[in-house]
Amino acid sequence: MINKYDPKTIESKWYKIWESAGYFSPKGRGKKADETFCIMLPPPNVTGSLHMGHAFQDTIMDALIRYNRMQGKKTLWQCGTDHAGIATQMVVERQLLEQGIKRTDLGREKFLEKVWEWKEHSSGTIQGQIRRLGASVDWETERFTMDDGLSDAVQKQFIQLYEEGLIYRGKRLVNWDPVLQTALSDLEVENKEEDGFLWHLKYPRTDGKGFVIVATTRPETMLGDTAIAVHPDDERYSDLVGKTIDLPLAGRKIPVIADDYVDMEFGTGCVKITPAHDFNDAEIGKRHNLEIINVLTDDARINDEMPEKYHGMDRFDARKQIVADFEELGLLEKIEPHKLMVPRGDRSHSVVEPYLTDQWYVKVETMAKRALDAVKDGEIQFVPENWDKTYYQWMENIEDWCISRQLWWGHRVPAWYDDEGNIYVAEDEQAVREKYNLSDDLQLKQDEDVFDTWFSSNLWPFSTLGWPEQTDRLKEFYPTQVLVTGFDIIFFWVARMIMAGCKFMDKIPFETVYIHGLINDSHGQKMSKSKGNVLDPIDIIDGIDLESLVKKRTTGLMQPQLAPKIEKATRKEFPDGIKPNGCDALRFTFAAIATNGRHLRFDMNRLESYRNFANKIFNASRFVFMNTEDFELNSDNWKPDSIAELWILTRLQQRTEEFRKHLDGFRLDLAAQCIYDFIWNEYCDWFVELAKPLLKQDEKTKYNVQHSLLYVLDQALRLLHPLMPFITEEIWQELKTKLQLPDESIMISAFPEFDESLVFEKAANDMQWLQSIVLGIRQIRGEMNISPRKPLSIILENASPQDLEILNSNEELLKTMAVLENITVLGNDEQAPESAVALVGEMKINIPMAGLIDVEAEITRINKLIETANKEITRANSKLSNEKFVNSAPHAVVEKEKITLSENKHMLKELNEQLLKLNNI
RNA sequence: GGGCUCGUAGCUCAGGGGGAGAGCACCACGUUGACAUCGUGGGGGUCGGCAGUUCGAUCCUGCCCGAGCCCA
Repeated sequence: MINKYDPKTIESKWYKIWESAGYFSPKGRGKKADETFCIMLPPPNVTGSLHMGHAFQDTIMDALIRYNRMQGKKTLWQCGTDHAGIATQMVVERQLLEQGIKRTDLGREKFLEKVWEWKEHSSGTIQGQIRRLGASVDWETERFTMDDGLSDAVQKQFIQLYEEGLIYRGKRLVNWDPVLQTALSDLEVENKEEDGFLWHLKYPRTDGKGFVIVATTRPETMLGDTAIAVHPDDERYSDLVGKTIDLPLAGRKIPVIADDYVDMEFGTGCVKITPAHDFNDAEIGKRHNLEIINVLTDDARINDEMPEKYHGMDRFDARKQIVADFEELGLLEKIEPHKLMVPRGDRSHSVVEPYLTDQWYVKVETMAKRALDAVKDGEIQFVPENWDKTYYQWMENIEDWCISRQLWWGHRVPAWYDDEGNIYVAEDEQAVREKYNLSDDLQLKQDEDVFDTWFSSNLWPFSTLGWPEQTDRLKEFYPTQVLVTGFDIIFFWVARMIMAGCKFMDKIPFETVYIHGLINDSHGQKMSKSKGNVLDPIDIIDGIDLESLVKKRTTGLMQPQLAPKIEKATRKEFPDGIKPNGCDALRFTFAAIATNGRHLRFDMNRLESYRNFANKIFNASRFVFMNTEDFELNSDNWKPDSIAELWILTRLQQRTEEFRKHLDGFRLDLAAQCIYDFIWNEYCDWFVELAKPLLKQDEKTKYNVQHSLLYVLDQALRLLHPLMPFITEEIWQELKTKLQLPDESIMISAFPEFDESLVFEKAANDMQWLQSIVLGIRQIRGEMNISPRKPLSIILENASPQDLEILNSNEELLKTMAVLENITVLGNDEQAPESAVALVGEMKINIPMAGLIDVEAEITRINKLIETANKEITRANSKLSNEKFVNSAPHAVVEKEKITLSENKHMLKELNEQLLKLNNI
């Protein structure tokens, strides 16, 4: 073992060893060999590299996977990547644009070649990162959503749903992204409140009796108005319904209709209806059989059907022009500032237009019902469970899903059209001709569009296992056990996987959905390139100098003007860059911050404390190995009997039980805290310290303690392994030799189980007593500024026979822990000299003051203790004097109060006596 | 408008009907000894506010204030 903790040295070698030994592929061992455990990695997008959120999520999954694998279950972590249609196409288009090349210059085929090249590059980066994170995924079965098999699955899904009448093609309003020029599903549109205006426009009545005034946030759409609507109960306009209006600029007459959708209170109570450009208006249009007039082109310019003046004008220019024209005609009533909800595409951030196009839709109602029941009936459980309400709310109001996208990168819609527009659906053109009995000379053209990415990733839990083939893997691992994901994709992905699983597999895809929070920076800000606060998990592992970090954060910005601000903030937050922390520290930090909260802050201070933890483990292990060089295993000789050993073994059992409970409940934060406390505050602070004197005792004790040191370390490392795989393996390999352990690697060793036979209640209690004495003495040292190294003499007063018994068998331990040179017991008639005093139960520990202790300081200290005791007495007294409390509180609680009271009374008495003595000096 | 989450020490967060916790930060003392990436001790909180339920509320319920998210 190297003699200084260096994560780089440790972490560089183990992953390769594990991988080549085949530990990542599913193999059961022992009594749980027939049980399977499977997690599907949410496939990262091939848009670049993994960010902190991925690293966090991978840590959680790897912890669960390693924990279950160590239990002997046949464990599969299925990995792979997602083609991420729009996102990836955008990345590649942007790169080409930097060379001055447009997608359309290349043509579909050439462009797709470029995207495939990029895909190879990106998935290579991602694979490297996953390895660096120590994630034990099964590489042998890695998949990509556009692999042949997975593409077959998508086709199968489409064809089956089409044949069952659950997919239809329809001309409907969709969310149209005019920059990307594709349809988007509802989920890909973000509605945000923005500042805008409300334009009040005057439309002349055809009968010449004045005007009606309509208020609109999008004046340019007036060219497509096909009605004016008022509320049927609105008396102001009752004479108008059924008459017509002269629509300005367009030169058309449009009817006035009555519809109770109209809000009488809003604006003038008159609403312009534009069925081609507003979802609500489209509904009204349907009800009243209104004409639908589209005013826009695919790129959101005014189309050629409109008055010539506006042809080709961008929608926002047209808005200005139309307002100006109204003003010129004297038809502009007023303009008011107005806050409105603006829909923007989640990728391009351009304003989305409701736009009339032909698209493919999935009728989701029946599938949604089934998926809803799966959660309501408890077949699938959300953790934390509150998330089921979010799921219900969306599922109960679900709308049909628009699955076609006007992109090139993705699964092409397997539909063909003839010249008359008939639709044929099958795997390929040949299959179409056979299936529909078409003659070879009939011209067929395949649909140009591709599917929404989620229309393939919804199949991920079974397509990766071989579906539509009925493979053994599918039978073995479906349904999977846990899905680990963020709350931001419950609708996009989780809900759709449940629908698809129930539909195509007739079984739920996973039993538990563990929803974790999202990783923010230390100020609680979302990490994003444009904010310049992103951290690369690999930089945290390897470290990065300040200049490189600044460069990384400020290059390739969408808004280069932000660079100076980002640079300044980065230099302030990381004046020395980031030092190498290692993967183990990063993973442990992720585990420790994985609380039930929604927003998790990644804090470098926290990281540092866990790197120190790794260092602590390393050094404690060094101590163990340095002191077990002469150790030769003979299990028959191991009969631990010191209270130190019996205590640590007992604590180990309790911690094991606790740790497992936390992991079983997906509380990685509590699990991390639990093992941290055990290793640092119990094993290192107490057991290793107690072992020091014991190792100097007789050979038998020495052997026992050596064995106990090794055994408890072995068990602790196994507990910790799912969170810190590298350092635990490194140290464990040495333990393996010492303890002659049969397993080749800690990652396939048995996970610790609670063992009743290693629980020693009495020793644990005795140990507590010993600890109280040590702490009492340390307290006096600390407050009296007596050096921790200075050996003290103590005199025990009022010691009971039991006290003396424990004392006799542990005198050396006590002397070492409290740094004592002498322990004497006060006889019955003797008087203790002037002393500082600590109380442990009935027993009084006197530290003679001669030359050591400042009387004034001791008086202050005693007074403080008296104050505390008094407070406790008052509190306990008031409770116990309350009859209702004594009668209705549980017996144990009342007893506890009584004990508290008598203990504190005793303490108070002793302290007062002590105070008296001190005052008399 | 509907749904959800949060408010606990200077900071970040656990906890949970009966003694207020951790890490970091802070103060004091300490370095031949596994570890100064450390050890020992200490200070610090009317658990957002008000009311209710209860023998007892930081915890349960209601209302209010403040922060945030999702849906319409």
